[in-house]
Amino acid sequence: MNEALFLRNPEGSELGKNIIKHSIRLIYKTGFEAFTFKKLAEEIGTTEAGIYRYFENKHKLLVYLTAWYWGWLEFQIRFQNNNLKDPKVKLKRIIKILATTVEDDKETSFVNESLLHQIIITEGSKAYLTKQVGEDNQQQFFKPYKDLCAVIGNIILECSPTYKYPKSLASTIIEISHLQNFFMNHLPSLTDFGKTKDENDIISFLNDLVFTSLKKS
Amino acid sequence: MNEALFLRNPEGSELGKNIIKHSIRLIYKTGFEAFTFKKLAEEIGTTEAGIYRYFENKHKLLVYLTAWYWGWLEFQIRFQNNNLKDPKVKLKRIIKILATTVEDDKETSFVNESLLHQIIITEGSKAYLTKQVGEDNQQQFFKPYKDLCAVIGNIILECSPTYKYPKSLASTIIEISHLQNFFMNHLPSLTDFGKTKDENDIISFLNDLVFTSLKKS
DNA sequence: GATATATGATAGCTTTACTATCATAAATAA
DNA sequence: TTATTTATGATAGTAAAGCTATCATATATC
Repeated sequence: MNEALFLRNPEGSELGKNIIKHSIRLIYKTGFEAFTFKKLAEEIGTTEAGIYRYFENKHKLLVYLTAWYWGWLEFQIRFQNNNLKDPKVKLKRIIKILATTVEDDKETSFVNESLLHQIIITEGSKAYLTKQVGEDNQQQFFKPYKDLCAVIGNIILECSPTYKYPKSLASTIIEISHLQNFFMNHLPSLTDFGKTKDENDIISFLNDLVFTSLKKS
Repeated sequence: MNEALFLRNPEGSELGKNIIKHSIRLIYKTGFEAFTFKKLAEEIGTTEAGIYRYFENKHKLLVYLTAWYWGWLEFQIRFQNNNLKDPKVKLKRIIKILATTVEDDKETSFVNESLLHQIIITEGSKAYLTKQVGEDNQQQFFKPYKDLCAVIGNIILECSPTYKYPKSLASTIIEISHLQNFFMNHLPSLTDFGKTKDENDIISFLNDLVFTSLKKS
């Protein structure tokens, strides 16, 4: 994890892990705009100043959470694609992983991946849709996201070596899987899944979009 | 324009038009997070309380600006597609309009559409990625966006009457045209256009994505 | 036993977000 | 024309958000 994202490593202490754990619950509950370090401190039973010893501000905390998520997801993808040879099967599985509600991973007691996944859907893009995106990017804050994109882009190229837009298609798959999920649940008329509210429909849509594009080229 | 978005109609007075005009400049300059009614008041030469007579808070103002933009864009699309028959040509032109930097429309002196377009790219999704999206949606705040989506969805169906995901593809085209633009300029490794930084590449990518999908079905 | 380190407790400061009141100028209605 | 509504300006004030600083204490480490 990028050291510039925190002042003190939250994984290295009980208080730190509590900050991560409860920030996920609280951001999920209140949304990022209404989330404050004061409320978080009250929930944990510590003080505002205590939180500030770990994170400079709530933006850095959000970037930390998104970076953690993308790192974890890349690991999941590598793990689940471990023994697969066919790049098309791999890509299909990636789409499924991206578009499916995550189950809580008991390995990491202080992170509820299921809630974190929901946060990424609603708040994830706010980590980079800012005026400081340039500086944040220079400090490599978005490296886990870029790495995941590169992994997916390379599998796209394996599927179709002549396809001209592997990176853009990779970032599109990631973003659209989340956006269609958000629309399906909150602005259903922007999707074709408003009636069913079924994640499998999003998977079908993405598979159709991706594999017709790759078949052609 | 939805009356519930404002307390007093900004189009009906000089001060109101100044609020729109300068809020676009200021949000463009500082980003939405750092934008405050106090700074806006100073820029206009009025008082904070003066702004609050028009807009309840900055979230409502952002939603107003996005609604204005989508309404304006739908008009542009209808106008530019006016005499066209072939739905494929129409869809192609829509993609071009969505992905191309807007020129300032001299008809509307108090709105700089070019700056507004940039704001929509960076801040547009923050209008709906909130906890209050349900209530805002009930009040029809996102109707212009949905209407535009429906227009595009119908043209998609004209192109390919059996295609199963016209609405999702429509919202995907809109969102991806903006997102790829943002990535191209700020996180270029997430795209295949980092070197050229050319909007025409985004248009090519979207055309490829859309028309291979529609050709197949 | 001395010392470094993490946390808790408290205080305080600036800015943001908003509300209220009163005076005045301009538009409109009687 | 005068009366009155209406929009704006000027000023004040409050609660919460977003920090920073200081000191005491408990705990680990040397």
